[in-house]
Amino acid sequence: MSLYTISQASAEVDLTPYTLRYYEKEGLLPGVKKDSAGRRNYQADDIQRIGFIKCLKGTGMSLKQIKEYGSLYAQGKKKFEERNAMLERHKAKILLEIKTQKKYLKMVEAKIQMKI
Amino acid sequence: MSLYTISQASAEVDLTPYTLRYYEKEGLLPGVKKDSAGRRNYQADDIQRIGFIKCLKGTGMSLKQIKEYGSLYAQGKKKFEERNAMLERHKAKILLEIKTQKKYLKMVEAKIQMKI
DNA sequence: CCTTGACTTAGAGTTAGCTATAACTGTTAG
DNA sequence: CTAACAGTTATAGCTAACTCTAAGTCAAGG
Repeated sequence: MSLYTISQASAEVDLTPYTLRYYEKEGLLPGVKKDSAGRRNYQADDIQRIGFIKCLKGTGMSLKQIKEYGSLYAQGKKKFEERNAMLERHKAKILLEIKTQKKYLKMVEAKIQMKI
Repeated sequence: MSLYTISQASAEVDLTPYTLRYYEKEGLLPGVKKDSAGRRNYQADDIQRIGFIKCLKGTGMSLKQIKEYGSLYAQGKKKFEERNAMLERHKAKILLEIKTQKKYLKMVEAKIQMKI
């Protein structure tokens, strides 16, 4: 399927229709097509974009920054460097976060081991 | 040093005095001693507890759940099973989170590799 | 034709977790 | 003695990210 209503897209990406409209209103997801009655028609490409938004958000990027990233993306290759630098910084942040999570995991395991 | 004023404790655990008072008010940190003038005197043990609160919070546990955990902890060994089960569930959650972060890391790396 | 149901919009309400303000009190340096 | 300072309380305000409501539109089935 290459066209999705909002409820189909919602099921596909596991976000509520409220959230999808909210993301669009906030400018995270520009250019979603609408049918003659004004209803959203999500395309495969939109589903991909939402997938990446979820990735960025799930790794702690704020909606504001995600919007900025999207804006750089929309400006094509003239903003390539800037956009990639942003992703590189974000990658470093994810690596640090994984490290922190591992440290915390050890702390929890130690607490479990205590048996007191 | 085994006694800390709120600002010293704040510096030690990297949380603002506002946050420390807030945690106490919310019942996450019961039993902090006060001097004759009513000022908080954090002890080494309190600093440890705050450290573990940060661990739980940093791995996505809500303040409400952290409070519950603390309450089980305060009830001693009669609640040991329940408390440990809670930590085991949380450990599973952290493991899953690390897995997810690694998946997202790969997605970001792939996007960087694209060079488009 | 009429109802049903999924959609639309604008805007209000909610929750978590702080963060700041106001008014006050006790300690300490000059 | 007093001014500055670090603390106190109660309560208000803030931000992010939704989440819901109200009022309305449109297409399809009976």
